[in-house]
Amino acid sequence: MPESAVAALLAQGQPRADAQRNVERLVAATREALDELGLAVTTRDIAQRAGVGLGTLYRRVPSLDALLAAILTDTIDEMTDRAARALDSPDPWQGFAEFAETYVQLRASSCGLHDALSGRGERLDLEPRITRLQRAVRQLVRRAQKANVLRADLDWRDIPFALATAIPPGHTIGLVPSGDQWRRNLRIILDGLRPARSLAPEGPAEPAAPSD
Amino acid sequence: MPESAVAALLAQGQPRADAQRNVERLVAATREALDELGLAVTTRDIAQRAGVGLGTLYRRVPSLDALLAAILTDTIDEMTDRAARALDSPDPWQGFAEFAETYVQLRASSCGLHDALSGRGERLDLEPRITRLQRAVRQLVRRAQKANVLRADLDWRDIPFALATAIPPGHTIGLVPSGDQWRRNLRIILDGLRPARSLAPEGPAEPAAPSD
DNA sequence: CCAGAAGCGGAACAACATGACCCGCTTGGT
DNA sequence: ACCAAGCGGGTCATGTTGTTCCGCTTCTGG
Repeated sequence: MPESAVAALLAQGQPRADAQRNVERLVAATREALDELGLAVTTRDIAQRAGVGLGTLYRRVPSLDALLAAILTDTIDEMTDRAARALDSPDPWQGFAEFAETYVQLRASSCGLHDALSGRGERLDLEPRITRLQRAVRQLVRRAQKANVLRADLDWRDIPFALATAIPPGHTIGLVPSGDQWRRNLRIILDGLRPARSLAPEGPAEPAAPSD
Repeated sequence: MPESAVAALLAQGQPRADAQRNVERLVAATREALDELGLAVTTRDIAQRAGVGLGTLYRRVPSLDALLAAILTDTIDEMTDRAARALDSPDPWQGFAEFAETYVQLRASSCGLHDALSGRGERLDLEPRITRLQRAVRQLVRRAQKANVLRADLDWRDIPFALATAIPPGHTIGLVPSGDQWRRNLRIILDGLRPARSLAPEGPAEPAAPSD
């Protein structure tokens, strides 16, 4: 019973044992390559990592984009699940902070997911899945804001942006980010997101856009 | 007296008046294209924007990379000047915050600069200029930390990263950033960078790496 | 006003990248 | 041991991009 998009894509009768093994390798290799290279992966990257030829790749997969879309759909859906589960946490801040960390960690650890959520995967038609995620996050943010554990002087949409930016865009000023740079960025951002800030006297920025 | 890299690159005897006009258009077009398209600009982008042919471009410019490098060198140097000037501000926080805004604004308004500072411009050999900028920023950060107006529990290097991340990486979760999204992100980040935070009880992240 | 040097546009070239296909050989499973 | 299913990777078609070239046009000094 193909629950996942990947399983659905690769549904097949009774392939030979070696063929099955290759498909699994291929999927694993694609995930890896997607993590490292983002949406710029090529068929050759994948085939090489999987240790198979291009012919093998195209035997089971209709096209590169279909494969990428299937994998990313599953990844995004998993993140949506996490957001939904965070809503079960009784403490609104804890639920939010928990998800924030998951969200940033997942994005930071997969360039492919980062690209997709940054709107660079238009050709893959992921919008419906992204919209579901968006709704879940909005609920989480709104709940925390209503409980007054998250700044309410910002539009809810500013929060996903703030979180997303925890991922370093590459080097900076000649400095190379360490693998957990996102963690320290997130710490700063979460601190900045708590309400009742009385500091930052002459900072820039005015209140955000109208809500919803 | 060519003070700027661009002027040096384009130094020439006494070009015909129309040729001079074209060179100016070309430089302006390159700046524009670099802002919008980042380091992915092509010669055709530039020529088209300038309203000239490719031949005209190559008449005065040895190569695309040389042109990009010259323009970015000037831009980075200007930013270094701003950092140096911020050191003149008597108030350490004000100097820092002032520069932070300039820094983020410039980066947000030019994809080319953003790319270069994110380490994507290796082929252009900008490291020496970036190193100068890095030194100026370090001074600014250190001064603010010593004055206890900026969290001292972070390595100074974390601060440029935190600032750089104010620039949205594109869309997020299907949301499209407005042109001044960076301003709201920066606000959150600057708030998170003030010292004496007593909030964020159960947040993740441990203290940063050893300094220097 | 005119000759000729300076300049121009953009077609053409070479190098490369990339998605997709095909076909002769190999191999698993009965 | 047989043979269909499967495989590898050479090959093709296409698109992109930096750069050059050359026939025509436009300035400008006298």
